[in-house]
Order: sequence, then C-alpha cells, then structure tokens
Amino acid sequence: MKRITIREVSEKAGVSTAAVSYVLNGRHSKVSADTIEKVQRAAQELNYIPDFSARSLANNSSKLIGVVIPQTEDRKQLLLQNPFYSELICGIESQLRQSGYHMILSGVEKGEGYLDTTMQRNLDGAIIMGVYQESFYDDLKKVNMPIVLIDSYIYDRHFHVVGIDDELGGYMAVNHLIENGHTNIALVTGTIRKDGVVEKRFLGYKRALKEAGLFYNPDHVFEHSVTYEYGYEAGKLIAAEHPEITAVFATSDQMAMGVMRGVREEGKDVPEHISVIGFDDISFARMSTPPLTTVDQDIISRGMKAADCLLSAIQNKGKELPSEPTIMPLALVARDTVRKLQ
Amino acid sequence: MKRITIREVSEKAGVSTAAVSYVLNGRHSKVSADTIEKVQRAAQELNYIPDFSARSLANNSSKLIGVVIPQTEDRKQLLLQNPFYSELICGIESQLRQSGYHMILSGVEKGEGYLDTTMQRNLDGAIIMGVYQESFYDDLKKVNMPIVLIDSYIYDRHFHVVGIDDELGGYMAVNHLIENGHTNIALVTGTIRKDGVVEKRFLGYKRALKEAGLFYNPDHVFEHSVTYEYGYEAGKLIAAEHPEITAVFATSDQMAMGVMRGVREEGKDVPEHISVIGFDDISFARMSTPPLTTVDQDIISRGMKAADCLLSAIQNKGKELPSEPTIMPLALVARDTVRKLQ
DNA sequence: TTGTATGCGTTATCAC
DNA sequence: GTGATAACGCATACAA
Repeated sequence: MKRITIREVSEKAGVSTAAVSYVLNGRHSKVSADTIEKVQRAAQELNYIPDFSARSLANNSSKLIGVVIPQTEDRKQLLLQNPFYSELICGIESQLRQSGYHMILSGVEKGEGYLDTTMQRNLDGAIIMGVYQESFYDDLKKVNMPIVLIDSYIYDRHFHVVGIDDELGGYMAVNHLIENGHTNIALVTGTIRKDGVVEKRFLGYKRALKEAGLFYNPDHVFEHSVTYEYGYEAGKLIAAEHPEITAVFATSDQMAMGVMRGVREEGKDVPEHISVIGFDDISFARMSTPPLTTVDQDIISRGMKAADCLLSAIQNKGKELPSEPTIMPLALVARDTVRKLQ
Repeated sequence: MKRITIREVSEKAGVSTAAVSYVLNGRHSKVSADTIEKVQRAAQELNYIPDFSARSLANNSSKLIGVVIPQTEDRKQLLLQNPFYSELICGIESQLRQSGYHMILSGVEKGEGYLDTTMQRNLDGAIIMGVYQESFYDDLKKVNMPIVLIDSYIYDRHFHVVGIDDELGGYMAVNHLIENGHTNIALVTGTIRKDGVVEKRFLGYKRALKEAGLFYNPDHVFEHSVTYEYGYEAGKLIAAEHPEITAVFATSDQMAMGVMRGVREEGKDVPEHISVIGFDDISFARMSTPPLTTVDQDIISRGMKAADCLLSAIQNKGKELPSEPTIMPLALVARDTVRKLQ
C-alpha cells in the first residue's frame, strides 16, 4: 500500500505543504478558513495518514510510551502471568490509545538498562512497574522525560508515583481478621525489602496487632517469594505445625490461594479451621474456592491513573508537576474465606 | 540527555558518516579494518545510540511489531485479564526483544481499523490474536507486511497461522472423560461460530462421542459467552436440573472454574458428583480447587513460535513462506477434577 | 495568510 | 575504500 505524503495532499489541495501541516496540527490561526476546508477534504479523499517516524524526527516527540514490567528470574519472560500486571496494562493501554499514544511493552535486560530503548525510540515518557536496582533509576534520571512509577516508594523529584497506602492496606486486612475474633494471625509474604510495598504491608500488620493489644510473634511471619508455590508451602506448615494460628494474611492473592491449598492438603479447611485474607483483588480472587476475602485495589483504575499522570506531565513539559505521590483508594472485600470466631 | 548523532561519531573517528553507517550495520566489505576499528571505538566512547525514527524514515523499516489483542465489549479495555492472552504476550515479547524488535501492544477500535496504526508506525509486521470482522482482515491484506494470526482458521496466503488442532483437543478432552467411564457429558462453551476455535472443539466433542458409540444430545450443550460467569450459570443448571450428567467439558479453563463453582453451589461436588475438564491450561488451572484437569496447549511456546514465524517472514521478505499453518502440540494434563466412574 | 527552504538522523547513491 | 550528498516525510522559521 503506497504511502500518501503531505506533499501529495498539498498538491491536491493546491496549497503548500506548510499549510497542510498547519491545518493538520490545528494551527488554525495561521491559515484561512478556505484553506482549512480544502486541505481537510484533500486529506480525507487521499486517506492521508501521517508518518510518525518523520514526525518524531522533526518534533522530537514520538507519541510512544515505554511500559516496563518485571521479568521472571529464570527465563527472560515478562511477569505478565501475574494478573496484577496484566490488569495494570489494561488500564494504561486504554488511556494511552484514547489520547493517540502507543505503548511499547517490554521487560528490561539485566545488564543493558533501559536507556538504549529510551533513546532509540525517542520515548515521550515511561511507566515503570516493580522495583529494580539503583542503577536502573539512575539511568532513568538521565533521560529527560516524564516517568511514572508504580509499586515503588522511591520519592524523587524525577519521578511521579501512583501508589496505594500499603501500610493501611495491611492494617485493614489484619484488622478485619481481628474484628472477626482472630488473635493468632500469621503473615505470609514475599521478601520484605526496605522501602518495598511488602514492608509497608508488614508494618500495617504489626500496627493492627499492636492497636488490638496483641503480641507480635516473629515465628508467625512466613517470608519468601511472592508465588502460589510458596503460599502452598506456608499453608502446609501453618496447618501442620501451628495449631494456634487461626488466620493468615497473605500479601498477595496468589499467595493466599496457595495458602488455602496447603491448608487443605493438611486436612484442614478454609475458613472452618483457618481464615485467609489476600491482597490486590485480582480477577481470579472471586473465582477461587471459596471466593477469597481480600483487600481490593482497583488495579485497572490505577493503571489508568498512571497513564493520565504521565500524559499530563508530558503536556505540561517544563512546568513541575506536584511531586506528591497519587494515592489510590483501598477497599476491603469480604467474601468467604474469613470466619467469625465463636 | 543529549543525543549523540552519527555525525559526531564520524568526526571523532575522523571518517565520513557513511563509513560509520557501514560499520555499524555490518557492511564490513565496504570498509577497511582500520576504519572499523576507529569507528567502533568512537561509537563506544561516545556511547552512541542510533535513532530508530531516523532509521525508519530512511529504511522504511521500524523494528516495530504490532501486537493486537481483543478488547472487552463494554469498556474499551484489552482482554488481558484473560491469562491466555497474557501468556501469549509473554512468549511473543521475549522472542521479539531478543531479536532487537519492540512490540506495540494495543487493542483495535471498532470503527477505525488497524490500518492507521500500521501506517503511522511503519510496522514491520503484526501478530493478531482473536477473531475479528471481515473488513479488518481486508485492511490487513492491503498493507504489505507479514502477519501472523493466532486463534484463527482463516487460511489465506496473506497470513501465517500459528494454531493448535482444536478439534483434536476437544476430542482428547471428551475421550479422557469417556475413558473414565462417563457417558453423559455436557459441553459448556462460548458461542459456536463458523470456523472459530470453539466450533472445532465442539466437533471434537461430537467425534469422541460418536466413536464411543454414545448419543449426541443437543440438550447437553450449554453455549453462551467465554466467561467465568457463564460457566457458573451452566454449572448450576447442570447440577440442579440434569442429574444424568456426570461430566462436563468446558472449552476454556475459566469457564471450567465457573462450572465448578456453580456445581458446588447446588450442593454437589467436583469430582465426586460431577467431573470437569477444561481447555488451555492457563497458569491458574493448577491453582484451582481442586486442581483442574485440562487440555494443555503450551501457550507461551505458542507465543514464541508466532514471533519466530513473523521474524523469519520479515527476514525472508519477498520469498514466500510455506502457507501451511504451524500446529502446536497438545497434551492432556490429568489433575483432580475427573473421577473414574465405578 | 501563504509558500519556500531547511533541519531532524540515517541510509543509499554516487562519484572519487 | 571513501566521502559528499540526496533522499525519507514532516514541521517550522522566515521571507514574501
């Protein structure tokens, strides 16, 4: 299919290429109504489609947004199997497309850094999910483009952050358990890194305990990787060797599902013997057996919000945007995995 | 961060920009070893990163691949919540990135068509998942680029198809049920469209029945949308009003999970009262309760294969590639939702 | 208001 | 082998 250029449009309309460019870019103040009319018709009839590569070259603006998501450790694959990221992407893409932007979705090579892609593609901005090593962020600061971070507690004037109050979320979850009469509550979680989201949730766990006058028992935190498999291990352990535990807060829904499986494998039931609450409210949470009680963060909205933030940062190029993080709301969704004691 | 251009590299190396271009593009036959050395060092020291927009303009090749995935009907969001697509994307992205390509992931507006994006971005190729209306494919044929279809039975010389033998898959599933002594087997499925994947699976269902000398009963096919929710409805219906049915084949894992839920809601159990088998083996299949027996199509491999096909088609520009579809293998994964009768 | 001419960074076509 | 230089398609400063 042959490419229609701006020149052909200009010839058909009987005006200059400059005029065409003005009209098509909405610089209506620079052209007469008559020209606008002619150009628009010509463009229409020829079915003119601008070439973004050329535009990018002339403008230094590509209408391209980089979206980075973590990869699995072993194989070099995106962590997209985690519905949390999928749903985030849904939200992001929908907003971007409606604004005429496109999304380049990719993981990031361990050695290389993301700088290459950024420079090669003249990205207008980027949304980074997950947590990476320091050097990655240093790279990011060098390129002069708006960047939105998701799931990060790195507060730096170079970045906008769209987050949730993870500490509160942890608190809400554990408090719900406490309100239902539980006093021996385990925490099943991924590695607790300084300033990571799980650390905050962990802090919320401790605060809820403390406020209720309950004793924090380090033996009741099961910490490893954020996977269904580890949840399963932890669930078995809890059911088999910790008869005192009546409830567990898992810091992700997938882990919660693993816990339920593990508990069951040891001949106990959820929620009869052990109550479980998760975090995120991924779409599968409601499909689990029994349907999982969890802390809902409206993931898709969060993705949309991140995109919105980025777009407005791009538009306000130059003007500093407020550097306070955007905090999305949380809600406790009570389904069937928490039992009221007594 | 300032952009280093090819000109600066050429100056530093003391050669022409043409020489730099030759070296960097591996046209080593056109330059002396000495120049190669100098250019490489200069590029290294300056940390030169080529601009793909410029390259795209000069070459008419963008190193950009369009990946299209269906959207939800209601809101304009990607169907990425469906792990089937997520996993496909994982496979695709990993292969593309390793070959120096990037992926533009997007849905497609109902009215617009995909032509715009294609032309705007000078896409080198595209991978299309799902099924669309005729006009969409007509558009696709107009642009002269390699295209790979996933989940489609459109055999046209313009497209490569990376598929599975859906008929066989359906057959395998139902046959497994029959081997376990079931004779009244329901089918729970999305809308059966002519030449769609579910139609093939439906055909496999019927063939298995027939070969086993069983009677095909239209009342035992529950056909609506490919959702957890519909699976749930169907499951309830089956458990409540069809005591003769002892097993169901759901044409997607998500539907199967819904069926299980529905069955349970009516006071029956899986697999004690009703056996269930799914299709796809999404990552959540093993996490369901009980773990779901299903027909596994290695989704990630399929994504990788699709990317490989596309890349080799791009490289062989001009030469026709074999137009027979690539068929990926299937495997029955027996977990805990099918009970042996008697 | 309109058109001309130039630059954006690369590659490719030539002469040398 | 090597190096000017003209495309590629678009936007824009400047001249008209």
